[in-house]
Amino acid sequence: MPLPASFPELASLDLFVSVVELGSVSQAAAAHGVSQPSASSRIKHLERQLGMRLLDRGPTGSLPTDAGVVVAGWAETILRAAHELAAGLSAFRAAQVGRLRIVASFTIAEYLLPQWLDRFSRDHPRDSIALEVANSTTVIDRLRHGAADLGFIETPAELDGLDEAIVGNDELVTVVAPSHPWATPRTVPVEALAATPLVMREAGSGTRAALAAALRDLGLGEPSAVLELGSTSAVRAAVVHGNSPTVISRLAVDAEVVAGQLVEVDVPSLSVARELRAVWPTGTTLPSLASALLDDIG
Amino acid sequence: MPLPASFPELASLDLFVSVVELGSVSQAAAAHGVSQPSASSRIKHLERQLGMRLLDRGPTGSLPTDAGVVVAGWAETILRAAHELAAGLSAFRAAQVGRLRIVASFTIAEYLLPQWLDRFSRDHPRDSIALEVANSTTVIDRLRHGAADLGFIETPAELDGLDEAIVGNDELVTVVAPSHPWATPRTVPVEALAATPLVMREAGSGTRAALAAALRDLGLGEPSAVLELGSTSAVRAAVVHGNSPTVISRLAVDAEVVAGQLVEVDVPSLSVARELRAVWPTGTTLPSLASALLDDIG
DNA sequence: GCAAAGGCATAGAGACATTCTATGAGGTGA
DNA sequence: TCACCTCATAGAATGTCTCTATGCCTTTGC
Repeated sequence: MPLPASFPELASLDLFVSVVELGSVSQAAAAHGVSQPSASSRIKHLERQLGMRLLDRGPTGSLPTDAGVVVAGWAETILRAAHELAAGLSAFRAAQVGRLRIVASFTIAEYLLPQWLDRFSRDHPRDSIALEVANSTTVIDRLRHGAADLGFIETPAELDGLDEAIVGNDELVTVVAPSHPWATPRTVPVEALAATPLVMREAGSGTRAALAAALRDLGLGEPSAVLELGSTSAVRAAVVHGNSPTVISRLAVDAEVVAGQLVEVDVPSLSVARELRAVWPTGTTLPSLASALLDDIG
Repeated sequence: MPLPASFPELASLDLFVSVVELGSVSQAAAAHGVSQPSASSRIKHLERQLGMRLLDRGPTGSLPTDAGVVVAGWAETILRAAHELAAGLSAFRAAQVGRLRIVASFTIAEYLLPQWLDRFSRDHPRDSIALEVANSTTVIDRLRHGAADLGFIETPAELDGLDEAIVGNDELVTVVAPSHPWATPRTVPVEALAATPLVMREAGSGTRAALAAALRDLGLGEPSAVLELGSTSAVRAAVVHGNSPTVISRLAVDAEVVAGQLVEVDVPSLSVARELRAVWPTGTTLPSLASALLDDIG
């Protein structure tokens, strides 16, 4: 579902929030490196777009109206997410010059690293981080070959020659759309789950392998797929708008569950928990930046 | 802290996410109502801005690269927040034609209503909602005079003639910047808190009144202000970048605390909890849309 | 009182970006 | 092999956004 065509630009919201924080259009303009008239006109444009006055302008500065305060609050949520993307990107881009080379699995890179890096980059503004995203096998491979300093994985694997530290937890949960029959009892026997075709990632994904292993341990067969999709987003969207369950990382659907777009279904006796761990080569002293990052996370 | 100057536009991220979801640039272009070359050029521009290839283009469509999958995940977080703003705005704007008139206090309108409304508008796409933001007294006043159908407040008040339902909880918490002396023990006696000048909202705000009442109950004096600011955002920013504590709604600082920008400090024997409640006029049947919204929330 | 300083709005010109239509090239499937 | 779908390119027109220069207003300090 695309955003409305007249949705305000990120830059305008950013500018407006700065006006609210700094108390004047001029100062906000300076903070953003644009001229005062330009800022003034952009704020006016924003007010026209939203159809409401956001600022009370006076000779001593500008204060937000009631509506302005509320809109600024909403805008800050967007900007917070934007800063996380920027933090992740700068790590991505620093691939060549990074002083701390991180390699992380998809789930961690998508849902946890941006927050960690955003925070870390505030504490260490001069240090660049390089980020590579890969599957667990590749993560371990990179560390063993000295191509990365610090790795993050979510699967327990053979870790010869690597030290590790647990930095969080994740588990697979079963979710359905609110209209799905399972949504009302909010519980379903594992046999029924195993017998129901699911929306899934393609074969080979870690999530799918973990589910298959758990079902096998219970003496049940392979899960079958009603739909195989190549990205977590796609799976999520298919479950929200469709009529099939999926089994997916809790991290990936937390926001949707809180917002009520998805319902988590309890499946007694099916438990697929994974510890999220940082790993690094044994023997080498962990670079000081890496220690600092781990301290930050913990 | 403004966003980097070259940060991608919201519209481009939106378009890119659509490409990932729909599997082709052409289809995404159609979904956004622009021509295919325009979409193609915007995606290319996005790739140049980010300095990485996001899509593998082929004659059968386009699939995201590894980097593309990760960036799409980050972008979705931003877009989710943007949709919430859009939902709040459309309620704001519908002031004249709304079929369900809501009046809510600041905190609830800022931090909870957008999620509720975003979800509600998906379930009831044809129904418009009007939203007014006001303090608790005004909320009650509007309901008594029939100027609104449903209200949300966070203070227990005299509610003669109004029915109510509890829809959530909030409490005041004490927070400081990570560099503040209180951040390390993470606890401070209430006497020390009462004796320390705080960053505060202006006199008259509900938060400030609740804190003053709690301290009075403990036989302590009025809290003093090192800085008085007119919006929650401003208070938050002052605490993050300054050296003074504040006592503030947990809802308002949850994201900062999780991200490590702020540290929550335990203050034994100081507890200021508030129930968030929906209120509506007694006797009148609650409009069906209002019931539906309350069901959604619960 | 009066000047100085800071704040915001307006006007006009110029640079820049973005859009569209039309077209071409490449691969897939019937 | 033909029809269809994919995406990329070219060129022109449109529009938007920026900047500098200026004016008016209020508050502050002498």
